[in-house]
Amino acid sequence: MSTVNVTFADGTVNSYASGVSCGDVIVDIHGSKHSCIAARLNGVDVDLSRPIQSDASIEGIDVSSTDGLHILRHSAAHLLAQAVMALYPGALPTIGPAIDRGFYYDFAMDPISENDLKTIEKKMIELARKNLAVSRVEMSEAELKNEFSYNPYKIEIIEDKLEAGGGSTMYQQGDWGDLCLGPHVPSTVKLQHVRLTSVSSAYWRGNQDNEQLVRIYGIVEPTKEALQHTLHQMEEAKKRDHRKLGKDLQLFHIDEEVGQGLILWTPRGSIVRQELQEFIRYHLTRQGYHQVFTPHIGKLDLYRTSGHFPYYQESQYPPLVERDLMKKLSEDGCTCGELSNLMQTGDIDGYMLKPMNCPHHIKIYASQPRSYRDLPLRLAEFGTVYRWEQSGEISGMTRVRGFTQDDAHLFVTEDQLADEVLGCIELVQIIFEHLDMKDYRVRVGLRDPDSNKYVGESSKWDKAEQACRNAAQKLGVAWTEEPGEAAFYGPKIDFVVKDVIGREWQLGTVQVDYNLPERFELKYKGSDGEMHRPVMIHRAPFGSMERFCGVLIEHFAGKFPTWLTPTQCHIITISEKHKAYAHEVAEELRKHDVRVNVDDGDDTIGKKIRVHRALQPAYMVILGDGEMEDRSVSLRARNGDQISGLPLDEFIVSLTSEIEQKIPQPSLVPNQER
RNA sequence: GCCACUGUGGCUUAGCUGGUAGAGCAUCUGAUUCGUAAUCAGAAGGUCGGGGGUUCGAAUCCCCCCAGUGGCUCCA
Repeated sequence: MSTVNVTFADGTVNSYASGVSCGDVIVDIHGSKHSCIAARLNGVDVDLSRPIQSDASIEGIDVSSTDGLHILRHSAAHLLAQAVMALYPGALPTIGPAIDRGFYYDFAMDPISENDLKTIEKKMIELARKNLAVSRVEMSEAELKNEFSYNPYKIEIIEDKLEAGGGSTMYQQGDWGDLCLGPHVPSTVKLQHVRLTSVSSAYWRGNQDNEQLVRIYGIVEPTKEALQHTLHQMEEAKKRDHRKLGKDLQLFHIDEEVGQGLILWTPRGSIVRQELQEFIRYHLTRQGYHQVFTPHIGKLDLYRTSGHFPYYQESQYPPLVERDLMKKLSEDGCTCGELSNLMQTGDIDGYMLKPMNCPHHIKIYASQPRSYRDLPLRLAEFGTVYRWEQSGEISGMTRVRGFTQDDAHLFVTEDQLADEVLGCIELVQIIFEHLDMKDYRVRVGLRDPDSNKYVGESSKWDKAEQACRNAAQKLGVAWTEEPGEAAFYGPKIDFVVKDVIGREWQLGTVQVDYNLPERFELKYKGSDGEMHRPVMIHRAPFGSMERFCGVLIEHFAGKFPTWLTPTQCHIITISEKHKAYAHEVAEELRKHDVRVNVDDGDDTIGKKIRVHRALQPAYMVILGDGEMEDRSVSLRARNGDQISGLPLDEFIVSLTSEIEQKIPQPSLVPNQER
């Protein structure tokens, strides 16, 4: 009998009979109670049942490792398909991958509702408990086609993915087999801790023109405890949702009658926004930006020149047409379609809500002759723009139809480009640091080498792309190059922040643009006496105030740092006797620009604390006999910790300094945790 | 825009298979003046998202709109 030498991760080499399974070898390494669900054989992930025929290296893939969870989730998707097939005989499974938080599977079937998930989940658990072995079957293309002849989707995948003549594998568990490369768990029993979370729809192969499929989402964990933990985390995440907190903390309101995706900033929310704007304005001034203001609308011709109209027509609010023209058109019986045609051809004019600020800023640049001595010219504005997002896409503050960008446009020479890009990036970093935002990544969007949709000379692109890379490099955080992610007019750097639910939001962006200077024929006189074309940089470190505040609410779970807290101190009296002192303290704090709320009502102290806690002030200031006597205050922090007898003067000094320095969380009461 | 689900006073919510709305918190009015997560009593507040239909009768059934949620598609 021949033998094989197997090398373990720690370098040990052991001999086994040829054909020994990976699973047996892993039992040898880790003992029979190991928690591996697959193996890595010569660097390739395989099933535990895979036999070893020649010398190899091996390591176990633990179920709770990233790769292990991925396999577990993928296997759970198969189990889901098996359950659905058992319950809905007419259903056709299509694809079912593992995703970040779980798995899904798409089926061509009649729509089902969330109520049906319980039934399917029960079936899954029932099948899991049957301890069905999951086996890998190698098949030729002809065999696969025969096996899946009932399912045109699988046939399409076979024809698409398989090399002509090459076979693939099927994974069989009980009476259900699925086209798949694997690897998978050895038995369905590993998949008992599963929960189906939602049902929705998706298009076949992600294409809107294709038929809609029923997509079922689920999560799976190796143990009951892990599943409970994950479910608990999902609950916690929901509590942080900015849409819920926005209501609880009275930060913003969206009104049906005002319109979808249009944010009404309430007084408390406006404070957060205002503070952020002041903060950024301060840094902009220091970096040599000029503040400008521009109107919310502009003529259609402006956007014809910029290229935003009619190219982006679907994602804009319809144009505003002058009254007389509107009347005439309606009298002539002009249809909407005809109207739209007339606008496109430029036969009639009107105004548009601005979808972006650049054309307006460009016109400020072009309003006077520029020389190289004027550059870089940096124009900044908190500019409100309007975009017609699809109704199904609108959500809270993070996806809206009207929003204010912390926008700026830099007009620079080729030579200044690299430095200016870097300057923009540094600003973003200052902001993120002050807000204690660490969970973000940087994406450098480059040209797709195979596409010719880009404008501008390739030598300039090379230079600009290099400038973006260099800038990202200097940041010292994780960054990736993403070919094909560039705008058609230039490369860009995006800041992508992760929210508590794990969704990623693009916030800040820095984009290099060769296109608009060309379209608007911008010029400056160089030191050589010749006219040159400037390069533009678009940048918005927060992205939009709406989205940024939305993400920020979740980031802080509504517990803002003191400088951003809408009402920083809530003063609470113990009884009527302390009313006068309470107002005196409030006055004193207001003199130092502290935002104060006084509750001198006749509720009990316990009740008041309960009520005020909901609004998450940085501090509750409790005032009673003791405090009144020695002109002190007692503080209660958000977590319930408290200190008493702090002299009023001392309190004011510490508090104002905490605000001034923008300390990322309240710090006046010891041992606080956020 | 597409699919599924949801929509009851400011907020949270009860209301089974149709008989014409109940509660808690908040609000207001009294009483209470109280040391760190709900003091007591009373009052006011809803044409049940909007419109149409079926029915003797609709918050409950049907249709159309509007809005929200989860996804898909999209995101200059």
